[in-house]
Amino acid sequence: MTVQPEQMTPQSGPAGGKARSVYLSLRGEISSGTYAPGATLPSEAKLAAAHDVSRVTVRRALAALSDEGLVETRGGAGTRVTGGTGGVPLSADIALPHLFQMGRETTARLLSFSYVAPPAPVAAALDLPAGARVQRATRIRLSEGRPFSHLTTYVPEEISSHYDETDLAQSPLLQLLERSGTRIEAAAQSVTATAATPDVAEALGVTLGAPLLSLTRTVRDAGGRGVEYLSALYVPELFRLDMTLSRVRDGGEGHWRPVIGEGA
Amino acid sequence: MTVQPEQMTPQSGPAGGKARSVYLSLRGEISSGTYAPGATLPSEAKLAAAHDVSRVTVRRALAALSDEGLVETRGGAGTRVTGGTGGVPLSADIALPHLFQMGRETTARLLSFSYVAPPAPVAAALDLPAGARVQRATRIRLSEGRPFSHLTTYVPEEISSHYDETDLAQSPLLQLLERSGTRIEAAAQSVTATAATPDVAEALGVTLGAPLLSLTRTVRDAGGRGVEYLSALYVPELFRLDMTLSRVRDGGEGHWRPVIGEGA
DNA sequence: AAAATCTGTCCTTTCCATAGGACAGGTTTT
DNA sequence: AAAACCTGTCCTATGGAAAGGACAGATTTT
Repeated sequence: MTVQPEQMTPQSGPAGGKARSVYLSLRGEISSGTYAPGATLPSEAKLAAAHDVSRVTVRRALAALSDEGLVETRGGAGTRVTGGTGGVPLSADIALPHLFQMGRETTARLLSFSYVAPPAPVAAALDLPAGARVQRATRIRLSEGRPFSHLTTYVPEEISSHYDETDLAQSPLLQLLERSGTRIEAAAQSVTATAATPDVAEALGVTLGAPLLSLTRTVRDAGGRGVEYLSALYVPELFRLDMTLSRVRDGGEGHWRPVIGEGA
Repeated sequence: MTVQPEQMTPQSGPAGGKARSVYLSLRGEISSGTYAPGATLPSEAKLAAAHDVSRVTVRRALAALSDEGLVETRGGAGTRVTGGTGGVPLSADIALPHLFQMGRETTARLLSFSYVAPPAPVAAALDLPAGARVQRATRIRLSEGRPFSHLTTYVPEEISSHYDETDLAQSPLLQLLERSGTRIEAAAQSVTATAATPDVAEALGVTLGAPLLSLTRTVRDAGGRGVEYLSALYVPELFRLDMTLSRVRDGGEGHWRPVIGEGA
């Protein structure tokens, strides 16, 4: 018999209601270090009293945590926090957002590929005239077999004609664009968080409404024309965006300057 | 009678179950531009059929969207997407993450202030010896009266002795540290997403489990010693992290270089 | 004016989350 | 060995979420 590495489901948890409340509360206290690895949680009865819920509800929350491997509960004795928080997430430096050659394998899978009328935000970001069409491709990136990122790219039709579906499944989009003569110059990124919609949740293997790191990027060429609009969603348990800053003293409040080299 | 600006509750929505599914699905299609502002949504019957739920459930989802001001439903006619998505979020450039002088007022409120034993992650990040104590302060930042950020800072006890509780309520922490002689040099940031725990959800006026942008920063002085550990949570509807990048061609895959000046 | 379509409302029924309690059996402490 | 404590399991009862259907009234289209 072969021992399989535990396939952990990130961000499962109860759907809603009090069980979710207790679950989130405990998960927060574990990851913030209030309950250190190895420590024993309060008994189910005490947790029930503390959160003002029934023991059934506490057990649901604990079961969810146990499923994710965050805690280990031994019958008779208490419930203990396991050591590993579940593997170190991929960490992308801000300067190299799409190179993951940190010893870890990432593969891509093309989910959909079509030419459509651009949604309003995309048309606005790329300065597209009314009636223009774009190529839309949705891809999933996997690390160690687990999907950690959901990418949707929009490229104006004229530019996208230099490559096809099979190219896209293999090479990064920017590489394809540069190979076909587009001189990529600048990009504007915006980072936020969003809740997983049903389609994304299914594709990423995540609970409905689970928090995701959201990154939208508009890429422009030397002429200032928009060549790519990217909407990326990352599973936070598996992906971080890192950056190193150095302080600039300028008399007043001071500000930060990003450091270019390797992040960590 | 005075017209009040609509105070919008971000990320309310049904707690769990199918109503939440429909709610998230529609909200995604609205913000992604599939349903443009002014357009009429499919009828409740059609939405029920499309999502394979009952009309009651669809109505729950629509009611939530209507509460947030995303849609407007006129009896007899359909439900239309309203124009304003609800105000432009604060946008912080990565180089100036804590200056929000973009014409908008932000105020702070001190929630808690105490000296505690550092949680394991904090002790590790700041290289604290066992038994060391830190000052922990939790603050809320508000923009236009709405809380948009939840900050918890940890500062080693020796360093924190140069200022007190009232200083903290007024000035940014880094300024206080610099004023007292600490030479701040570098910082490492990590950005992800998290779900709102009960305490944070209440402080920010957000639903339990709502997605939040999470930023953790470790600040070091010239000697490489950790002087501050910051854990910041932002409401995504009210806050974005922006950055401008310029492309560097280096023969191979190419990478990005952050631009220092103003972001947008 | 008539027909089609849509929202607003009310109804009953089913299913699941939760509360609250009881008891067996394992584990730790005394 | 005994006592205290804990988890595992089973029970009943209740409330809310959801399904599914029906009808009134408003709006739009024909």
